[in-house]
Amino acid sequence: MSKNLVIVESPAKARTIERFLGKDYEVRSSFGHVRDLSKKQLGVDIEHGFKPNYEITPDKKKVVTDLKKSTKKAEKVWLASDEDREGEAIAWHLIKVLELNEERTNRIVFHEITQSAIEDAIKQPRTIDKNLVDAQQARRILDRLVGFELSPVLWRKVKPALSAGRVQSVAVRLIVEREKEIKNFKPTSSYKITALFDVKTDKGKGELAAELPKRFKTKEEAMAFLQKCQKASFTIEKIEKKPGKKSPAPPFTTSTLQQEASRKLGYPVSKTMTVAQQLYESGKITYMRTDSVNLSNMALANAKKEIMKQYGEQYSKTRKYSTKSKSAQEAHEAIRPTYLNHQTISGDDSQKRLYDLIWKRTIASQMADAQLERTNVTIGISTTDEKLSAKGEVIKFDGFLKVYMESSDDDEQDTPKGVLPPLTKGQVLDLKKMDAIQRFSQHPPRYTEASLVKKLEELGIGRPSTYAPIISTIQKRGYVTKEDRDGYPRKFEQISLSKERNINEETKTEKTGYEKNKMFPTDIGTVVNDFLMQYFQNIMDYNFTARVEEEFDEIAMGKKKWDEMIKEFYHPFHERVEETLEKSERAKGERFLGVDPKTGKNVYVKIGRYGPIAQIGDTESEEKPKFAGLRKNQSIETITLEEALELFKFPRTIGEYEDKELVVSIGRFGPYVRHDSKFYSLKKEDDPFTIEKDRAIELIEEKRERERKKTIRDFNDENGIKILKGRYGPYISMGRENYRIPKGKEAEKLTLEECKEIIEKSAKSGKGTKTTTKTAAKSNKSPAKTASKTKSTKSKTKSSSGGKTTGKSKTGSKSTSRKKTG
DNA sequence: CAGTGAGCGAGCTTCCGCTTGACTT
Repeated sequence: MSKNLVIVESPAKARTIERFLGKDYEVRSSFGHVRDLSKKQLGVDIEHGFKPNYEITPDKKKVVTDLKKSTKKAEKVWLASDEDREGEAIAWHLIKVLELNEERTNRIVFHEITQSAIEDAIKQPRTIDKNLVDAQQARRILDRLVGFELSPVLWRKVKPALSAGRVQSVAVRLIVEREKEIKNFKPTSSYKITALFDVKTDKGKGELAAELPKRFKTKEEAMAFLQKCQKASFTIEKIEKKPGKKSPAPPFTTSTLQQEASRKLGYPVSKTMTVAQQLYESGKITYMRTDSVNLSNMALANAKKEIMKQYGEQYSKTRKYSTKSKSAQEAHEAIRPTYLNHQTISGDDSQKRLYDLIWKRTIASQMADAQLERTNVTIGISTTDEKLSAKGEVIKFDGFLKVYMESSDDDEQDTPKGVLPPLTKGQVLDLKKMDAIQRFSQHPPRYTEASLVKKLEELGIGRPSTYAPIISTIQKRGYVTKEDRDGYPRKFEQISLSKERNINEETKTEKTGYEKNKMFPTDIGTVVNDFLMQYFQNIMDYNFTARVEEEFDEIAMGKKKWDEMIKEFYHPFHERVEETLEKSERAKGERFLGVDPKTGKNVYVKIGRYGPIAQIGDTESEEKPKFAGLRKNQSIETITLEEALELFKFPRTIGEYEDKELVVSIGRFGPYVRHDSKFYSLKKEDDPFTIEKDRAIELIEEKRERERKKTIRDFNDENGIKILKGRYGPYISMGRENYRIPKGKEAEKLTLEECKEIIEKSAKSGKGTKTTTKTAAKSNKSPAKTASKTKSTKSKTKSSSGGKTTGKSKTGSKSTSRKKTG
């Protein structure tokens, strides 16, 4: 039995630390926070000083019971969560939940996961920093108030089940505003002059590329310049050589790892984090959720050793990086390999590639600068004062570039500067070709997942542990989508001056506007953003988080009381919520497209209850208007009248098969064929406007074949009980519900009776694998359920559900118990 | 997974940050 119980946040960390501490110490983990504001209600008692109502998080119940058992056995409990706001709060919640006695409880923090650092920490126990805890409570409560008061406003004023929050709403704003900038962007064009010269060298022939630093606004000016050059001679006037250097980037943080993995490996943010988690859990890298660029002394020493061994002393340069952001807590190290002498690892391909990236970045950060020599050549033109310029770059010493070079987000790189041929001052050059090419200015780039994370980090919004979830939330809510866009052709002018000094004009075509994995706002995203911008500008302010962070810091320093800070924020905010509910119009993002030539009725597009729709006719008129949902790639902002009218051509009957009609239409999940009240999705290559009977039958038969392959046994039972083959092995299906087969039973040998029994049992226990689809909500016009009016509403819901929950399980209800996981 | 969209109006939805498995069909 251990005398001491140490509690940390992560089980992987617990394993490591246990090795250092020896048998007198048992190390367990809390798996992050164990307690949070009540999930169902507001969880904050506004009338009584914003008193928080904490509950043990459902999936932490077992953790808490286990920890409690361990504390009973231990003489001393050491709370070793991270040394930041959240970590301090975790420790405090643990004291409360585990009912720890202060006298035998110590709060400690590790600055490094090494034997000596841990022993040092044990020697310096302290008590809980309640001010820091209060700063966390203020953060938590503010976020809850904002999220749970703002979201219901959207349910009533835009669409049900939407959400808003301090972080996500600003993330969406960035994307919506960028899209608006792009939409309003008017590209301007100018003419860029490039020249290519033949140069004789010892080895034979070389080339020199040069360009005119200045650009011409018009074709006429460009033409005039080329005409001047027709009879010109070109002479080297100046050769300047300057030394230069490049320095390595600091080691990875969560956000820079996400960016580089996106640029270099093409990983979405979520994949980077999943793979990093795997590497962390198998002990190959340090903790992957960090904003610190700090490396431990041990890591610095090991990096040096590795660099000396592999590349030699001149490549080594020990560098201490410090985190710029003022909220830097240095609770963790940067993300680095645990063992820097392991250049490669075992694992799957993704793990190997991500590890390789981390290893290179870490090692490079401890390597010498690259030494360069930059050459600038000025070329005079005999017929004008304008000068051409050629640039070259030679690496004199590669330094860290031997291992790693950070990528950049810019699509368009400057023309690569290479080695120049040997040149001398006064040398006359032989023109091979000169071009004046029309170039267009670029709109600001759309965000990728990773560049959005970068921007959020710059604004101080979100934390390393939340970057990936933010990206997924705003996509799940339908505010933004990650998409590819095909480019479109664009014409440009080119004037060329040939070796023979003839001028030739051409109009050429290039592809532009191509996008890969970029973030686009949806119609819902735009409408919600505009609504929030109109009524809740303070929350949407890019500096809102920074401002409240300052106040949290004051609370942490004991200069301010947390409840006072919340009070000052809440009352004006709440008033605004009330006012908005009362006075604002429903935000539909409606756009009038024109008049339907067939019926003479007005055609609109707007946000309906289930998303963007087109509408023919007015709601006020006696005759009911007709509605049709927009296609996935269409948007309210860009759809034309003609495209909208096309949508009303469905449903289309295209023939009969097995005496049943074949009907083509477009539903929530895209175009489909309906036959015998079954649905068959159209493939990407099928066009719902033109698809014919034969192809539809093909699709039906394909699906039937798939179904047959999936079926292990079909009892032809009246309830439709079948045994099917799934991704996770065989299972029983009845109607729309699925049931797992208990262990030890063989799927092929199950009888109908046995299946019914399994279904029966599963229904009784209430959990298991039963899944049901909820029928869509019928309307959004629920009575006001926002915090203000809630007193009555809330107490009602409380009592009604309270009666049912006395038995402590919500299983009794046969209703739709849809399990919500991850 | 599935065909809606106004209107009766019950009872749903929602936040951010800290952590992993259990679960999926």
